Amino acid sequence: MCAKDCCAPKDERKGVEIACKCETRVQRFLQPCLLLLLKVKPSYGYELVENLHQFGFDELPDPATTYKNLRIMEQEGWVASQWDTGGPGPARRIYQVTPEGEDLIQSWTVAIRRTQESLNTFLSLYEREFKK
Amino acid sequence: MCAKDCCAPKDERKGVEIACKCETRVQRFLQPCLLLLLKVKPSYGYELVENLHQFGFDELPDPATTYKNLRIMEQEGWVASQWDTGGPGPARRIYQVTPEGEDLIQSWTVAIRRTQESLNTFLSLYEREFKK
DNA sequence: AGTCTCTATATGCATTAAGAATATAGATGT
DNA sequence: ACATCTATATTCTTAATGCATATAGAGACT
Repeated sequence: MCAKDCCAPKDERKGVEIACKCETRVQRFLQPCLLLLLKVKPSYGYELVENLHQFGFDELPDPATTYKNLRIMEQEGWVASQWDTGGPGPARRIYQVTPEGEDLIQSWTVAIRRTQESLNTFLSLYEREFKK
Repeated sequence: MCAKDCCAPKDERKGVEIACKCETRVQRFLQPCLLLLLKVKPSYGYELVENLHQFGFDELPDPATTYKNLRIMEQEGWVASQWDTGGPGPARRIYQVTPEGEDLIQSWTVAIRRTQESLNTFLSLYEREFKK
C-alpha cells in the first residue's frame, strides 16, 4: 500500500516509494483554485501555496508550478499584480482577480460540476458492479 | 460561450472553436473507466471507445489513446487479451480483467473518491463566496 | 563583518499523458 | 475491381507538471 492507501508498494531495490499506479490527477485544477483563493483575498505566491492545502491535493503543486501559473493567468488577463515592498522580508508580488477572472470562475465552476458528474458515474457503476 | 457552456469563443479568423480555457481534465481517468467496463463485460478496443460515452467525457478519448492505454494495461498485468477471429469483420483483440486488475479497481476507486472530495471543497468554497 | 536561515520569486530541463495524423488490413457489398 | 466499414497500431507533437537550481532581501547570531 502506498501513502495514499491505494496501491503502490515500495521499490525494494531503490528503497523509495514508486509512483502511485492509481493516481487520478485533475489537470488544470490549480488555476481555478488560485482564482478562487484570490477572490476571497488578494495574496501572493508563497502564501497561496500554503492555502492550497485546503483543496485536498494529494500532493501540493510545487512552488515553481504555482508561480508559473500565476504568470500565465496574468498574461491571460485574469489576475493583475503589483509589488509589495512594505512588509518584512523580500518583496511580494500581490495578485488580485480582474473582472475577466471573476467571469472565468463562474465558467470554471460549470466545468468542475461536469467533471464531478463523470466521477459520480464511475462510482455509481462501481457500486452497481461490486456492492451487491 | 463554447460548446460546453462555459467560456471559449470561436476564433473568427480561423472559423474554428479554440481550446476551452476552463477545461479541467481528469488525468489518467481513462484507465479506471476501461477496467470497470471490462469488469462488467470482456470487450475490445473499438467497442470500448463507444461505451466510454456513458462516463460523460467532455470529448471522447480518441481511439489511438484508448488502444495505447489498453496495451499499457496489459503490460502492467491488469488485463489479458486474446484475438477473436470468429466474428464478422477484422479480428478483434478481446480484453478481460485479471485478478490484479480487479484489485486495482478497488484502489482506484479510493483515489477517485478522494478526487471527488477535492472538487467538493472547491464547489463549497465557491458557493460560500458567491451565493450569499 | 561574516554567515546562516527563512522568505520569496523565477528559470531551464525532463517527464508524462494525450491528441492529431497516418498506416495497415480484413470483411462486406456493389 | 473497388469502395466502405470495422479494427488495430505507430509516429510525431503538444501541454501540463515536477525537479533542480538560481537569485536575493531580511533578520539573527557569533
